[in-house]
This record gives sequence, C-alpha cells and structure tokens, in this order.
Amino acid sequence: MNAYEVLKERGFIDQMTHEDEIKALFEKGGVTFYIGIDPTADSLHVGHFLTVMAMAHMQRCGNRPICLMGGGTGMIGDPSGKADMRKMMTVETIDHNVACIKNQLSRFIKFDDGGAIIVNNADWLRNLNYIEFLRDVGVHFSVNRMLSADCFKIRMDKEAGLSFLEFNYMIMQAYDFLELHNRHNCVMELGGSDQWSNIIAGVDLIRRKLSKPAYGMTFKLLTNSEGVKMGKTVSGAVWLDPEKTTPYEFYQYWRNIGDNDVEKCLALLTFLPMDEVRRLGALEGSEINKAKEVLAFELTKIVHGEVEATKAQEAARALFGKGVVAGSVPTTEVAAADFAEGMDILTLLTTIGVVPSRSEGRRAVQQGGVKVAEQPVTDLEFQVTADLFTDGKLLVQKGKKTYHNVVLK
RNA sequence: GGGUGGAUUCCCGAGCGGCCAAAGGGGGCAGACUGUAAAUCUGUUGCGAUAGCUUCGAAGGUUCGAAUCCUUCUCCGCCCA
Repeated sequence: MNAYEVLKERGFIDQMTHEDEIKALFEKGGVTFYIGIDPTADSLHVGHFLTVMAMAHMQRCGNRPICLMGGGTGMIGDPSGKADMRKMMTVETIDHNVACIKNQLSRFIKFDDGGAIIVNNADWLRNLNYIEFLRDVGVHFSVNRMLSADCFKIRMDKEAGLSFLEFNYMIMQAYDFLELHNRHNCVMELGGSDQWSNIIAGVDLIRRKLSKPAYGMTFKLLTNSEGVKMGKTVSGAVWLDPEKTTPYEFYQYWRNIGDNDVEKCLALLTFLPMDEVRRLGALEGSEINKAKEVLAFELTKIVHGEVEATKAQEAARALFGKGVVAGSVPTTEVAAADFAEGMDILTLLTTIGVVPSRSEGRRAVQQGGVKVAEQPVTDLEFQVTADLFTDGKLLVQKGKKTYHNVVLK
C-alpha cells in the first residue's frame, strides 16, 4: 500500500489541493514533504501526535519527512483558530522548546541515513532583510485575498482584532515552504485542518514564483464524536512528556475514551492493521471496553515504550478490578514521623496533592468521595495513623478515578 | 488624534450604594445509575475548623457601608479622522 492509501484508509485526510496528482505522486513514492511544529511548549501533546503518526506512516511507505521546527515563526504566533493573540515568547524559551521537541520526535521518526530531517526555520527567518523580503515574497500576496482567508476572517469579526504581526504569519509560513522546496526539494506541506489557509499560501507562492508544482494536504483534527477537540483535560493538554503527563494518566485518558471514538482513535493513533481496528471498533456494549484497553495499551506503548505500557495497564486493572494495589499509581513519599501522632485527613489530601485546597478536601469528604485503604472516610476529623499502612504503603482515593499511594519514608 | 462603550469569581454573563462571596449558563468535582463510557438525575463549586479573611482591570478618594459613586491610570472594542 502506498502512503496515500494508508492515510485515506485510516481516515487522516481532510483536504487536498490536487487530489489526483497527489495520488500519483505517492504511487511513485519518494516524496519529500514537511510538517511544521510550533515550539509553544517544551513537549509535544496529543494533537501533535496525530500528525506525527501521519508522518510515521508516510515514512514507512518510503517517503521522506521534514520536521520543520518553528523557531522563527514561533516568534510571531499563528493566529489560525485562536481567539486571542498569543503571548510573545523569548528567543531562549523557543530555542529550549525546539531542543526538547526534537528529542521527542526522534522516538517516532527515524532520522538516520537521511530518511528524515529536522530543520528550524529560525535559520532563514530570523535574519531576513525586510526590504528584500517584501520585494521577493511580499509582491506575490494580495491583501484582499489574505483577508478573505478563514483564519483571518474569524479574527476580523471577533472583537480581539488581529495585529499586523500575526497577519504576517501566513507569509512566513508560505516562505518556509518555498525555502524547503529550494533547499530540500520538498513538494508537499501537511498540517492540521486549521492550517489549510497557510498551506495554500505556500503552494501558491511556489507555483507563482517558480512555476513549479507544489501540493498541500491537511489532516482531520482529533475531535470526539461531539466535535470537541480531544487531548485536553482540565489540567491542560495530554502531553507526551512523562514528566507532564505520567504514563498511567496517559493510559487512563485513552482507557476512558467515549465509545464512539474508539475506532477512530485506533485507526489514527496506533499501527494496528485496519482489519483489527474495525473488529475492535465493532464490539458492542461493555465489550467495547476491550477495545479501549487495546487502544490505551498500544498508544502508551508507542509513546512511552512497552515496559511503561504494561505497568500502566496492570496498575489500572488492579485498581479497577480487584482492588489490589500495584505500582505505577501516582505516589508521594511522606516522612513516617508525620503519622506518629496521626495526620488529619484534610492535611493528608492536600499534602499529597489529591485536592488543591482544604476547602475542596472538606467537600470531597462530606460528599463521601474519599477513601483511605479502601475504607470510606466521612469524618472531617479523621486521623490517619501509621497502623493504617500496609508494608509502608497507603492507598488514598478521591472519587472513582483518582488514586494516590502514600509511601512512608 | 476625536468621540463612545467596556474590563465581574475557571469561561460566558447578570448585578449598578447595604439583603453580594456576588443571579443564570457552561465547565469542574462528588454522589446515584452504569461498562473506569455516554446520557440523565442530585449535590457542590474563593480561602478558612466556627469566627473570620481576601475577591468584581490598577491605584487613590467619597460614605457608617462600594462590584456598584468620584479621580487618575492601564488594557480592549466600536465609530470618525
């Protein structure tokens, strides 16, 4: 199967500039394409992961990915799909983020033997000469057309407005494509569906300036069946960095996914063959839980490795199954001396970070949501003492899904 | 630059001198029901042990008392140039 067929079958593709030509291109293979990643944080999150998977599939089919780090464009901030202007980032932050993300990417994309490359647009953007740039690139853009692009229209209508700085983002990105075309013979740009306007701008620029073919393709955003973006929790995004989102939390996020989203996620986020994906997605009723386990496990394996995935799965099964405690649950060490006289339940809950404040802890206890060592705690004055620990460990639960181990030290 | 409207608790959005820790909705959390799902229903949602304390863009002021009135400042929208 060629890359086009794989992406099509798994449901990645949203829009394309020239469908037939793109099809033909991938039939031949050896296509150099690029995806831009903005260094807005020092880790990738699930949203990026979708595009990373697409890249991985394409690479497996014999094409060459370029990961473009937006070290230069990051200094502007993409206004697409954003209601407000981004905070400006310093050069140091951006460079730091670029380094971290590079490191993460290398887990999913093979960079040896030139099979893929990473470039940073800071290399050509940061030292641009304004006048030259305007004459070379700026001439090819019509403000009228740009204003009619969706990504700007939203901002024009909304009260937040659009700064000139952000207005230039599209031109920068188009210029990136041109640079990559010249430097690496890159002929296709890919991105999330919110990148459509920016991608077309690049395709147009190359076609106009060089009269050479260039293509663009966008992927569906990862949304659940209600159209809400996935990969977000209250505490923020679901990160790939185990420091930010532990493998256990990561596993649980996918384990708890909605029934209707299982098949889609399996197709997009794992390498399982599509026959298997369809079989799992067709499971009914509580059977679907098996599919969710597979999804959670496979995905955790790709991101954190098999060892972590197994740990997370065992921990989850133990906790939700028999109630036997295994490792991999968030754990906090507390000095044994603190329990000598007993520690009241609210202090314990806040020190291990299960609740952010004593008031909230009080509510949780009053509403019957707190358990210590499997026993419900309803008394606000409840004292946790050392004899409640088994083997120096104590399981604290808040609600059905928050588990925390307290370990004596 | 001129005119004008606005900034309220996680978000949206009421309040316009005391009854305001501040309506309503969303979101979150907990409980019931379940399949560690969704939907639904119930409770809860600034901090704090009661007392009390700190919130309504920022700083001052008027008042017994201010989110609400006055002054200055910051930011933003809209209209005109």
